[in-house]
Amino acid sequence: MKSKMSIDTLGEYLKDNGVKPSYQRLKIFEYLVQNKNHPTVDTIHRSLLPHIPTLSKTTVYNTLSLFIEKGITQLITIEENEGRYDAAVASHGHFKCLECSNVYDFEFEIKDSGVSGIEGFKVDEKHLYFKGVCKDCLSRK
Amino acid sequence: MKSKMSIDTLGEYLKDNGVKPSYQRLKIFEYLVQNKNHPTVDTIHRSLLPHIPTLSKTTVYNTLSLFIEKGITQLITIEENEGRYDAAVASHGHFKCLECSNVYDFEFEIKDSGVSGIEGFKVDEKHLYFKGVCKDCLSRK
DNA sequence: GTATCTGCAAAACATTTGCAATTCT
DNA sequence: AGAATTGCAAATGTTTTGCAGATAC
Repeated sequence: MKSKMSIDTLGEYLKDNGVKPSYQRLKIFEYLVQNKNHPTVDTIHRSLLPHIPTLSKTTVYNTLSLFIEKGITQLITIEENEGRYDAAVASHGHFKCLECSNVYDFEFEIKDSGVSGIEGFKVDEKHLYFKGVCKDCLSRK
Repeated sequence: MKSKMSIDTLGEYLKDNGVKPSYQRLKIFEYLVQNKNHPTVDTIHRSLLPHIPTLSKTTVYNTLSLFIEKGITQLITIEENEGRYDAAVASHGHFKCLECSNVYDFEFEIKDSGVSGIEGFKVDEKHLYFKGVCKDCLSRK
């Protein structure tokens, strides 16, 4: 999912995935696609409220659940007590900087030979999150 | 941390890590060591209540925070809204079976060459959780 | 006009905090 | 007694649920 995408194209994308593109849904999905900073429900709601003054958090919750159900959004869990959402596609890892709190994406590859203890298990999802200090915060010292 | 360990030994272990071994703390730590099923606060509380009828959830929360602060327990986050605790030591991954909900530990090794996008970052913690179907549930079909 | 979608208000949970009672030495 | 620990009750914060009103086709 590219960041630059017209509302019309987003609407088509939603339809293709079985989501009727209401105004709220379009705006929420547009936000997810344009803001790859893994927002929380609250962040999304606060950001959209100026544009959609009647938007309720319930609708944000409903909409995100729907997106997840349709497979176009992913819920990532780094800390407890803060769900974060991601207009998901390919599997990728998340790096949280302990200084600036930013969450960065990264690509990973894990070979079967690098894992032991769950031989014979069927693995459907691989989630990785790392924590540490990002390059920017390191260079600021 | 071995599963078979006398209360006395556990007490020594707590002391060695700067935790005064009160009865509640001993029992909570003993539970963690003996039940490697990554319990939630509620699970721990429910399990110990028959033995310690006055035990409050606040104490379970306080105690686990203390354990984490002292580095003898680890908080793992697989789903949002359910903290799970682990008498932690070496870094290991967690596999959650989507059928039986059990959480299994596994060992992993990730080579730097298998990761791209966070070059130059300082990585302090690597968390992995996989989801899928465990061997037992697979063979039951 | 009937289905669906939205959003308010209340409920349900998990976690934290303030403080008083209890325990330990 | 003095310090640390425990636990009740209330506060906080997030997510879910029930339902009535609004919107869309």
